[in-house]
Amino acid sequence: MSEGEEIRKAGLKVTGPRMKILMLLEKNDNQHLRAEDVYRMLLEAGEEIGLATIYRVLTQFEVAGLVERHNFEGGYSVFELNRGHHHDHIVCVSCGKVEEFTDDTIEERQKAIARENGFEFGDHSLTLYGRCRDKNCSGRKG
Amino acid sequence: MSEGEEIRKAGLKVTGPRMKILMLLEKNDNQHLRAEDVYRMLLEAGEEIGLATIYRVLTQFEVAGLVERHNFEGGYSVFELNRGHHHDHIVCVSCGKVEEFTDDTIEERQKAIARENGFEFGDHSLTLYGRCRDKNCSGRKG
DNA sequence: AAATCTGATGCAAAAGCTTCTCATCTATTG
DNA sequence: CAATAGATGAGAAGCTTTTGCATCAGATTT
Repeated sequence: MSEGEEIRKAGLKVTGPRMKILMLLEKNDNQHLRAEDVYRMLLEAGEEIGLATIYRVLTQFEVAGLVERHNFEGGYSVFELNRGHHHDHIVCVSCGKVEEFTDDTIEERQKAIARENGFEFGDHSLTLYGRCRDKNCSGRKG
Repeated sequence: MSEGEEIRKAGLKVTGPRMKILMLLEKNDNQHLRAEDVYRMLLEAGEEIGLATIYRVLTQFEVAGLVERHNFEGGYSVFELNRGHHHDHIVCVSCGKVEEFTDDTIEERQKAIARENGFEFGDHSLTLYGRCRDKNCSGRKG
């Protein structure tokens, strides 16, 4: 399927910048990229694009459900393609490494806790912070 | 017990600004305050203090284990006094309301998940994002 | 296929949060 | 009470993200 359809379905015009961003995210669907990363990677690939456009498009894609935004520690957002299957994250507070996981027991408890606290279960996400044991821990990126 | 001791134990000089900040946090230990909130509240109380000092001191208190910093959605940090008892948070993505909870089942699963992913359990925290049903939801603050 | 219209882009400026610089000041120690 | 090591405040600067605006490009109609 051509990516343009997903963009069109979101009520957005199928433009060059949007296609480039979506394709880049598809090529890196195992990573969590910052707007700045997307910008740099596209520039390095020889594409011409403005950083403001990246921010605008990523937000539009988020609203459209095409991508997910996460605000881990660090004061910036990271984005990943919405691959349909729900998952949570465990983030290393030292080096920023991100691992994904799902846990049925926790999913159940989440529903109960949300209900008990008067929260609507649906648009939810869970992030666990810890410290990884990687020998090269202390850098950054995920 | 005088609060000064806690500050001294942390290897910091017991100064006016530090006392003021710590006492303010103690008076508002049911809230999650931003640096800006602490600043405004102290100014309104007639105290003279600089915003840079608030940021510095809060970070020092965090390192010393006196306060906890949380990076919920929104792109800024909130702080609360470390009251000793561990708890997690559920945050409304619409209005920013924050509720605290603890769940033994989830605590157990956290340990297992951290272990399975090669993360050290210890310095950890868990944040659940949802949407609350408050009738006056859509404002901000927590 | 040209004209038209609506929306998208890029740049630069600006906003919001946080950190840094540095001169001055103050808590602690001898 | 002098000396010293550390703390403070004000403003500048840094970093991420948003916004204003003139230009440009899809989409639609003729």
